[in-house]
Amino acid sequence: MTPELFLKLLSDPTRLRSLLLLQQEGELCVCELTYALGEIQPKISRHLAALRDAGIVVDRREGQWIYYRISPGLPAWARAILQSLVKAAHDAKPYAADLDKLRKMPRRPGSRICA
Amino acid sequence: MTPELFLKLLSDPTRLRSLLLLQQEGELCVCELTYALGEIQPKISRHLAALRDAGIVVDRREGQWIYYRISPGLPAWARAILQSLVKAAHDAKPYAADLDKLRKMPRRPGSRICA
DNA sequence: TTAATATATATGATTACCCGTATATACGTC
DNA sequence: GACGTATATACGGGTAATCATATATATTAA
Repeated sequence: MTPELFLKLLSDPTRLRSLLLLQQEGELCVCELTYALGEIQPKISRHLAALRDAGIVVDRREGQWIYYRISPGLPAWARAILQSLVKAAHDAKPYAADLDKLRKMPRRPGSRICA
Repeated sequence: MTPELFLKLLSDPTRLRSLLLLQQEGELCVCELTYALGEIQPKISRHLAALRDAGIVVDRREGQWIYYRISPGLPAWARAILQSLVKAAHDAKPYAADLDKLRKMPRRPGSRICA
């Protein structure tokens, strides 16, 4: 994981918003991210695939759902950057609203593992 | 300064390398960055202008040289990210080599203000 | 004022990125 | 097997970012 690749991937709003939710919620499936961000499913899947290919997130299948989480192998400097971004996002749109919307999602799939 | 804009600007290698040098050296003129990165001058100027327009760096004229430094008004979370990146860059190419090359630059213009 | 150096910007071309739609795959249920 | 849900990928098309070259501006020195 190079700084260049990491920042390139963080520079897209959809990927950034997704990562910030994952950083705060631990593990989320595609449909949760789709709902929280208000984007169409192929768009979310495409961006998650890019993050997975780069090793920033890992995925796990559970039944028909696929759960994503921040990769446990992510370097310390990258984790630190995500933490800084969580702070920056705490009272900024659209990040705060994303978290709100996620937590109010009806019929959320069950499993929850918080890092 | 939004996280989105900040990351977008950091996502270009030339801007990232420039910012990491500025973060470590305090203040540099265009010709120093041009030399250290081994890039042509218009390319460096163009990217510095983008960083200045976004408020990430500020510039100052001294004679025929224009010195750039990280903006003193940069939010804490953004400064923290730059610090994390300095750590990541310490033993990674091309960042370590950039710093080396800068410090070995002959006939470097005089003024030095370290933050 | 002419020349030299340092920096900035304009221009056109190329490339890279992101998008929505359509479709494919995988799982669960009947 | 057929159907519904969840997710992934393929395909063009449109937009935005980056580039190198050429040129403009500003400063200093002669």
